[in-house]
Amino acid sequence: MEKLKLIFSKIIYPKAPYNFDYSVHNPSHYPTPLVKYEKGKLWFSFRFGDKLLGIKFTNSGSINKPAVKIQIYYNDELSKDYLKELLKELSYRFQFEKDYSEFYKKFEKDVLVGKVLKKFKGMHGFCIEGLYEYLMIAILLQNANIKRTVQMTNSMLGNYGDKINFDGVNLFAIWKPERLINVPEEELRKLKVGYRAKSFLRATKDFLELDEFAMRKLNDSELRKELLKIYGVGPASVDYIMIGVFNREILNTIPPWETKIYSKLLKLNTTSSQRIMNFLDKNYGKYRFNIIGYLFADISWKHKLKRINWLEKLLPY
DNA sequence: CATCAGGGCCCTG
DNA sequence: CAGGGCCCTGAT
Repeated sequence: MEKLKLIFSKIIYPKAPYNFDYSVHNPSHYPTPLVKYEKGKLWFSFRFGDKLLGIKFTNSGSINKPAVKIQIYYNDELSKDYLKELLKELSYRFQFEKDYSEFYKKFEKDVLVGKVLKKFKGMHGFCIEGLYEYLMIAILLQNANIKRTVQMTNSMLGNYGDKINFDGVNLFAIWKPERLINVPEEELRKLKVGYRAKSFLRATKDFLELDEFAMRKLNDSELRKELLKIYGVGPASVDYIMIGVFNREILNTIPPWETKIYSKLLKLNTTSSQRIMNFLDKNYGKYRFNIIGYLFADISWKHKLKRINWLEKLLPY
């Protein structure tokens, strides 16, 4: 295990309103040892430009006067240029600069969602993972329930992940693609990941041919096309990757189990994906993606703090 | 105890 | 485009 020391510290000021906790933690994500969250604090492993860092965020402001202390841990010095690029990348992944004011102004008084928007005002989208990490996670999620996903994740990390220690916390990082590419498929299969063994290897191989940063410049349909070329990425994963890794605000279909949630929250008496979509389109237009995001955040946080009975059957943990 | 649906993707027909 | 196969969990 690598013990990292504090190398750099800086306070940054996200675009207000910014709610720290809602913008760095999503209770609907399955638990992994890649990240640790406590109210007002976030620790995570971060591979950037071939260096594996430990990063800690501390909330140092308020929703209307936001400030985040960023501390970087590493085992060596970091150049000015590297740190500059790193901060830029963190700003991208955590949407520090994103302005949601128009959205709030428009729907704050909405009968159905106004209350939720007020409660979650200042929630920015975020995705800690880069394309490679997210690809691996997408494969871990496919055809599996949470329990199985967690078990597969831990055995993969235990065997190929990198362990770091900083600020008193132990975390893993997803293995480097170059590390996994040479592992025989049979060895992976012993970890009870099933046919995913092949997907990990082929997706890794495909990834090594890609330029994630160039892909950010593609439009939605070009990007989708490129992502679908990656072995193991299909219509379900591609949406999550586009939303997470590439910050695209898309909402094409609603998975069957989620339709049950939204029909309830939006007081609709239908669970038809198409009808819910039409309703969202008509009432919220281009903001329908954000509306769903806020509604989903609301029930996820409620569920985290106090189990919701009717949700228990839908959310597996 | 044994079946078998379900979940997301690839591949074949 | 439809449908079988992959792999395991959990419901029947």
